[in-house]
Amino acid sequence: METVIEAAVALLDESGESALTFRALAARLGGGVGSIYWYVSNKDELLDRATDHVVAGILADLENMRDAEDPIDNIRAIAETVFAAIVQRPWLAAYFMRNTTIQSNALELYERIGEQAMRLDLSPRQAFHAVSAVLGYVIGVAADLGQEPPQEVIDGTTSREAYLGRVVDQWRALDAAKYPYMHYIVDEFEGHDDADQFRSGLELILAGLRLQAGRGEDATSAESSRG
Amino acid sequence: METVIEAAVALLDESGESALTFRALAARLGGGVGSIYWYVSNKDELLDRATDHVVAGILADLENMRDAEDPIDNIRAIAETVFAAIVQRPWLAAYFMRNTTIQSNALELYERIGEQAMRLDLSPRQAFHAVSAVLGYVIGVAADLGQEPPQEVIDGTTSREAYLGRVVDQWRALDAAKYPYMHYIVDEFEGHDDADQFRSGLELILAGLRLQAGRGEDATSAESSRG
DNA sequence: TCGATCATAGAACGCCGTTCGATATGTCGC
DNA sequence: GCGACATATCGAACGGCGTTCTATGATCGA
Repeated sequence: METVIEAAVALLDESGESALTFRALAARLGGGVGSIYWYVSNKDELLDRATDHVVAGILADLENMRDAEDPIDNIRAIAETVFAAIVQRPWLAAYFMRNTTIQSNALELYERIGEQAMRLDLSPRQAFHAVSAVLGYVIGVAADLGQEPPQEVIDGTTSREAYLGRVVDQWRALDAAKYPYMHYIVDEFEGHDDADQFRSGLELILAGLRLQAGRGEDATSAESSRG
Repeated sequence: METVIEAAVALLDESGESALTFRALAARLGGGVGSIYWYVSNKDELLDRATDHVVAGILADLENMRDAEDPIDNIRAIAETVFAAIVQRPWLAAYFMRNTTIQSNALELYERIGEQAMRLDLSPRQAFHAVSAVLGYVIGVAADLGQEPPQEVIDGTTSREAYLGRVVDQWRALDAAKYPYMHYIVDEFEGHDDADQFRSGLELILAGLRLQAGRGEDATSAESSRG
């Protein structure tokens, strides 16, 4: 059983999502396709279990992280750990938190972040929303950044740099009057680092969270901070 | 051509992602599978074009929205419009912004948000990161919330409420000492509204953004707001 | 009327997830 | 030692998928 999902994870890591087929997995295990169905009733379940397996690893990493005094520092550290894990295994994002019944470790992760949120004296609703926001952001951005590059990059026809260069050229060719923003940021995009991009957005959320901390429920709705 | 992608969108809207097959699409159009390949070289391209088609509709909606004085109010309004569109069509999230070459309207959407970000006197880097964060969050959360419910809910064996009820029961059964956060928020989860959840997280980002507005580049790194 | 181009159609291919019945491999009560 | 029964393995077969290919209609300027 453990063997099966470890082989599945290995396949996903080595050759991506499309490489995980029952036939390929059976071949790797030196057995028949039918055998896999003894341990797993479904491909969905296989993926859920594979995901939960690596989330367990993430949790173990978090275990070795010692608590900072500031809860927000802790949330930041957890978020960055999760993000790094997804970047390393882009297939994770799509299955993360899809099924908390099977993925018990996902629930554990919620708890870890939530406990830090509670230390900020947030109301239940605020805490719930805060954790959802952080994890939603982490997974969303990671999924976006970790998506499979276009075919031409995969097969080596074009380097990643050349591909990004083409996109940049396309943007620079846009009408500057119609697309002031695109021209404003194109240089930034050209030399951008995915991890920086992620961290900056995370800081926005954390800054918002700090404003909310310990202000009590009714000061919470950001409506009150408008205008 | 237009007919083809409109039929594809209709299929996706009516019966979800798995219902869009070349055979089903051909049947709906009253033709053969081969014909579709005349207009589209690929299923990926079909999905990209379908996505771009509905993003065009979103942009049209934004067109009818009149500008507020506060750029952040505008960003909020755009984000909520996009979110609502994805909730209505869960399949959108997965393909959004996958290919800006074909999806020229996605680029347009970037521009719309970016122009508001520029009005906040952000540096190019800040503006770039802000737009990425907002869209990453919107798509990430929408994808999460919009994911296909489990099979039992789809086929009507279990109602959505009963399913959520079971999850809630599972959470309540957790050891309160080990899972203080889960118990803290379970009531909130039970009666939660997806749109509220989304909005709350968005406000965190917007609050962070407002702090950044007009403070110049070096005040930007949230490092400086730590501790 | 005749090529050339545009457009359609569906059989065929290879791969996929999944099902199923046949078949070993232990592990008991007796 | 032996039948009985759960545990585990296997690969052929099924239906559905994306995609390719070849054959066939339409349309129309020359």
